[in-house]
Amino acid sequence: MTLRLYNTMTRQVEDFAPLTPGRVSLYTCGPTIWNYAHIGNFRTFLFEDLLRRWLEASGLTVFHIMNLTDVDDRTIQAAAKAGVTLREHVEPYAAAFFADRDYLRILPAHAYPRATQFIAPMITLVESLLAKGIAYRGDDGSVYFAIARFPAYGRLSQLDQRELRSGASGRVSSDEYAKEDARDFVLWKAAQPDDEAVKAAWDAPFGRGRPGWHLECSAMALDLLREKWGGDVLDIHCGGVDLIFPHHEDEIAQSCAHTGKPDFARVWMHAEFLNIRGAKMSKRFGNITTARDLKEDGVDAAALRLFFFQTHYRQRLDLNDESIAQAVAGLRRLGDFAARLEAAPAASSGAVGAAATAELEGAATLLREQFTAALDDDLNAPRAVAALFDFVTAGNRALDRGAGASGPAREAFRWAAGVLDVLPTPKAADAELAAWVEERIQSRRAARQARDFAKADLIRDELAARGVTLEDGPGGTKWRVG
RNA sequence: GGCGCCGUAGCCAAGUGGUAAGGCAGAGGUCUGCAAAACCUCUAUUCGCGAGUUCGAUUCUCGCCGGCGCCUCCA
Repeated sequence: MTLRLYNTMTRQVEDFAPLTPGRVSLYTCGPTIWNYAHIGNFRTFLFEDLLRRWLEASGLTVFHIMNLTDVDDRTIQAAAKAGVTLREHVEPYAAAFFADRDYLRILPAHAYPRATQFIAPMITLVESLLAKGIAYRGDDGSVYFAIARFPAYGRLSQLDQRELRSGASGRVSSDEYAKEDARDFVLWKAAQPDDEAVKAAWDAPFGRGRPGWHLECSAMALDLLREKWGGDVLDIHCGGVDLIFPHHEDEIAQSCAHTGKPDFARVWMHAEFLNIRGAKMSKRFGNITTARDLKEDGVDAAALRLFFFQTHYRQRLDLNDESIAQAVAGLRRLGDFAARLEAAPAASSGAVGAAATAELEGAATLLREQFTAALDDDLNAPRAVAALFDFVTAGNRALDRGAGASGPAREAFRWAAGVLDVLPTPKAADAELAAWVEERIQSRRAARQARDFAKADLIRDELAARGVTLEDGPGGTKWRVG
């Protein structure tokens, strides 16, 4: 079985083979740091995190780039409104993004290029397109990409099969007189007073201005890829489904017109949207939930990862209190088992124990097979999670029968749980609480030994009132919060 | 108007032309002083509705009903 991925370009699941055997260039469109990224943004980033991890788990060397858009209409407007420079406005949100990323256990990309740090390559790209006659300067001083001069335009979003209704989304209101064709998109925007005010304007041979949104991804991806591996075609390019058109379509147009290659990326992957309480999450609707909101609510990031991975990335899903609660409950089962497996003796005793150990190792083999098959199949994380839970059930059964938690069993579970990274976050120790609980447990043990169960139960109720649950086992009494 | 997606048990959610994974919740049982956790058993003769293709459809086709996405700077 080899890795197969759904390619938006062909609308099919295809065998994945990197351009150069053994290594993969992965470009993922990152956040616009004009504000806090919301949990919907992070659904996409989490999908990309899993993709990255699975490529690496498959033995590939991944070069992962994620851009930060630090100059666009929104960042400029927000900075102007606040009366600060673009840089000043954006910096805290960049830091917040990295903090949220770490909370969600998303592996850091190898490069986080920012648009404003790649002005020179962007200017070079625009000049190249002007020289080829594919871009032109409009009456307003901006530079536009002439779609009519790039026949392949629309391949990704299958524009040839669509009848575009300009402005149908209700999000466009600008007059288009400066363009030759209403569908042309801007490469370089002539500087406006607000741009100057927030220091978001740069000199260029074709006029002072600032980059259009799509330009940065082409310039940064091509620049970094050339520097790193001398290439100009990405293996995989990802983003949210909303980026298919126009963002990725325009990236392809710019990049391919410039490089002359038929592809900008060989595989295009897009994550579906996350709804929040039944509605699309958007700052326009004021129903934003950020990662930090969930963190403040005490939601374990592992529960969120589990929640997202229990639905396929190309499937829409809804985040609400119920869905989080279900994920939290599932996470507890995984966490309990993980602790049990780690604590169990490595060796078993007797014939029954040996049989149980063999059973556990058989389950471990099955876990590896099913987990691999699931993720190889277009990153079918729900099936991978199911394989993990199947192992939990089989593992608990085997341990009940005295199995030894042998190396292969532990390693298989650590490996699978590690790829998804869905084991509970260790809770920060509350020494004061722990001391009190331990004292109560000692009192209860004394009461139980005296067979004074009324008193023992009273103590348990007392602990329960503070959220502490007890578990009496052969090795003594264990406790947990929640 | 154009392009496209979805509708599977109380909830979430995989899936396949051959008779329904997994999670949460629930019921009974084992274990336990009682619990908790764990384990066992049970919980959709059925996959929005209707018709068609087929030996056979949840899975393919058509229609309908119901939700929804995109259509120029939203992940």
